[in-house]
Amino acid sequence: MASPRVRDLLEEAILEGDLKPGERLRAEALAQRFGTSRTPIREALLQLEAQGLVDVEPNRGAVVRTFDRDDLRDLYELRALLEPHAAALAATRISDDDVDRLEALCEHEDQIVANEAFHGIILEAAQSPRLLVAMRAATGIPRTFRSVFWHDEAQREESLMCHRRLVAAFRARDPHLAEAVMRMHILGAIAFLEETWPSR
Amino acid sequence: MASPRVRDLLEEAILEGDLKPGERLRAEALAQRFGTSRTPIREALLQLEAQGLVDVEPNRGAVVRTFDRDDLRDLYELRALLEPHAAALAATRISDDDVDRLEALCEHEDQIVANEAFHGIILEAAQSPRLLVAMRAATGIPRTFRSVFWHDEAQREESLMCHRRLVAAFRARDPHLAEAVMRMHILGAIAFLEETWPSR
DNA sequence: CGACGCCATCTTGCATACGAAATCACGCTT
DNA sequence: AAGCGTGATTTCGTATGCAAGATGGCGTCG
Repeated sequence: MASPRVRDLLEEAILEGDLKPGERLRAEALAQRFGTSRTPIREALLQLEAQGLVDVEPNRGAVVRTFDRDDLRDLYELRALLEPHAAALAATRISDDDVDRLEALCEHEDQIVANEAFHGIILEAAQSPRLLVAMRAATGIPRTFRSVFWHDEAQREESLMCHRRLVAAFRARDPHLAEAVMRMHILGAIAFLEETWPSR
Repeated sequence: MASPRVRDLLEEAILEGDLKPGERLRAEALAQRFGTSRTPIREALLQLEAQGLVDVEPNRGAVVRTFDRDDLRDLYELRALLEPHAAALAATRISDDDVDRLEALCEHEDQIVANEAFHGIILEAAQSPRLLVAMRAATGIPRTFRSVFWHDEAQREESLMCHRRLVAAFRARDPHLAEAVMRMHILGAIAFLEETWPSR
């Protein structure tokens, strides 16, 4: 049911910042934009609502979710809870091929893309369908907000270091190490967030 | 958008076991059953998919999710991760009124309803929108599966004890205690699950 | 006897139409 | 001039039609 086409297009448009936070999403306009009718748009919006990317109110329409500092904190705290667990599960279940893939991603030039893929592989490797669904609530965030991290050299280095350490932990099939590294990785991001964006 | 009416009806039908796991959900049939058309049904199904209650495959329709032992374990492990965190957050944010409400629920006669309400209040009190969404991935489960717990006297007592202890922790505004009690509460449920349903 | 392929049927996915609710603008009242 | 009420317009929610894809049964072939 519901071919994922429109959903993915809409998601990309929001993540890419093409549709900005706070912007009202009129079904008719989106339908024209994507060359379809309102029906698939409505279905996509409902799915994205479950993902936390849009707010939808009955009889009033959809709006791109706005992100203030508290929202981001909330979101990253959830990640700090879920992803270390995912890493621990993945450590005992990940395939050698996937570890190779993770290692390769450490050398990838586009760090934003590499980072998304990196965390995605780990999540898949955890083989917990419920965890996968739950994490969707913590991944929906326009790239503009994430790109902050990649402008800071020290942050990039720390991130890369964590990723390499994670690869090592996976090779050693060490769930505790993987969990600890991932926790540091996410909590580090929160700390950086608090520093760069103190309390606006 | 999307009046919640049909969605809630459908959810209830699944939770109540009226629509059984594995059962195919044909849009037309459901539309007749609820006295509406296929459109709201489709939208409800997509929302319930995000909640993990139904499986939906493009062009092939929806099916009530089946739950085997591994699924339940996966689901409860996720709860064991999320709910203690929710309890810790709630401890510092919950209102006195809500604590009173929790205490009253401990005396409620219908323990299944009381239990759902109890955990719901705590989740709300945590005031973390993302956590709320994530938890939806861990609550979708027909009541038949839960009712197992309420047939065991010892389990009922332990559960009630945990709930009372949680109330005390909230009164004392003690996040660590609340978190620990909640963790025990959920992990206890997992252990009970493993005992009663060893490895079928 | 079993497997493959073809055709009839069913079900879904999308487009479109129509009634209902909300929004907006304008003029009126105070 | 500010606030309120009313009508026009916009936007949503639901129903329904139609085409594409999936399902299932039957006959044929190996």
